[in-house]
Amino acid sequence: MGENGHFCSCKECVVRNLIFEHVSVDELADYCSSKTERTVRKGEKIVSEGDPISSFLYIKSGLLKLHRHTADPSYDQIISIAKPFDLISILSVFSDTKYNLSITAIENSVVCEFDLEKIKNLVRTNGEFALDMLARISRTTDKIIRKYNDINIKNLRGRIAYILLLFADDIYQSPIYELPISRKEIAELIGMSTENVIRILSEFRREHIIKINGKEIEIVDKDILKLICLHG
Amino acid sequence: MGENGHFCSCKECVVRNLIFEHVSVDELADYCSSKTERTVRKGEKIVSEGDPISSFLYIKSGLLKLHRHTADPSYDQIISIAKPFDLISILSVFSDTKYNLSITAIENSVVCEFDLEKIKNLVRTNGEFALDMLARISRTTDKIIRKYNDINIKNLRGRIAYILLLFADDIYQSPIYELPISRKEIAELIGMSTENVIRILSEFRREHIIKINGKEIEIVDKDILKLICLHG
DNA sequence: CGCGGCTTTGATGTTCATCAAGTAAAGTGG
DNA sequence: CCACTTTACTTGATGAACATCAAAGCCGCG
Repeated sequence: MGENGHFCSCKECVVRNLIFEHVSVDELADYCSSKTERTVRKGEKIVSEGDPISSFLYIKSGLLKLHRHTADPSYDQIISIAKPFDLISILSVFSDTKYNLSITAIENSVVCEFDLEKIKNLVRTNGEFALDMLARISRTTDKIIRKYNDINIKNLRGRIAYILLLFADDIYQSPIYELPISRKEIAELIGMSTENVIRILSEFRREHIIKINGKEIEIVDKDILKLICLHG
Repeated sequence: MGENGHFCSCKECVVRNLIFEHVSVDELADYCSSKTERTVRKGEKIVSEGDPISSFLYIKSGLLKLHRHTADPSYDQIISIAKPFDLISILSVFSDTKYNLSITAIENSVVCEFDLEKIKNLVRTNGEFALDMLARISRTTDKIIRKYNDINIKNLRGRIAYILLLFADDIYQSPIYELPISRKEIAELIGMSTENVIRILSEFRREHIIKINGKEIEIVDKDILKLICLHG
């Protein structure tokens, strides 16, 4: 795999600064050698519910969705959207041997894969790393729980405003962006029907709050959107 | 505080088997000495949103609710119910300096309090303990997220069935129990109006699925309740 | 070229929240 | 311990918010 620490791009990889802050260069080299990168295309499923957990994953670039499927009324729920440097398997990896959710790319992405046992070993032997990991899982799940709390008290207009602002502020840091997911998936993310997602997006367009061109969204009046999000 | 390991009831305390599995007796004694117990009465608030986090908490006996308040339309949401030996501060303790939720007793309870720095130190120095903690936080949050996913796809009858079964199976392990929370709080836990909680409980009573006597619930026909829970 | 999935809009109906009003229960102060 | 007040519970009636159904246009893809 090339000379140590060169071909292995860990030293340049931002994740190093995030999770390996307290890991020495020596330790790092060892863990790097167990790392593999995987390029996935939009739509590709990385993890299926029930898959055995054998590695520790994070997303280096792109965008993924974490989702769960129910059979009886066949229905998909999107739990959260993962962006670069999120530790995407963190929800299951320390408590289970099988995934209890699926992970699918919603943009072309690069996913890095570490040997899970090596990560666990790092937790065992490096206390600061362990604390970092605890902080990480805590923030990740708090964000998810907060999403549910936020969404629950909003009406449909408020929910759409919420999601439009989420993409603009949290994910793309831009008022103009290409929606990475379908109207149906927006519905699955914030618990409403696909038709009403479309209807309310059209409402916002007619009210000159946003511009829509297929999947391209431009937020024109952010202040009003924030108001709708808060009060709706 | 009495002789070591005697007055300090850690050795008998079930929590020892849960979180201190990998902690040596020597280590234990040290941590025990930093433990204090607090008795709280039903309705008493243990933690308020915004409180600084200074200790690591678990519930020894009783029942608590974790909840979050929104101001604009003044509204409370119950995130989850904690039962004995749950590490109730685990959601915030490793990622924040302030609580982002409130904790209130819904039954007379005993809460144990550890020095947070000592717990963090244990994470630093004891790898197996760190892994245990990661597993613990992961299971706790997974359960909460799953609750939201379960509830979201159910109609109101399904939600009430869900919550009645939760108390029977998960919390009290008995088909007859005293509801620890009000109708309003049930509404806050599963996202519906208080009136409809009452209405559907009455429906179930009229359909001879349950018996109601004030706060006392008896599940008469569990199979039907399960069906309603699944299909509703 | 035709098929299936995604999007859009309108019409319809159901589910649920809200309002109102009354009863029961539980806390409070004299 | 009793009047008083407040909070919890209950039921019915109403209306609004939302899902569902239906139909048609659009786009990409084999």
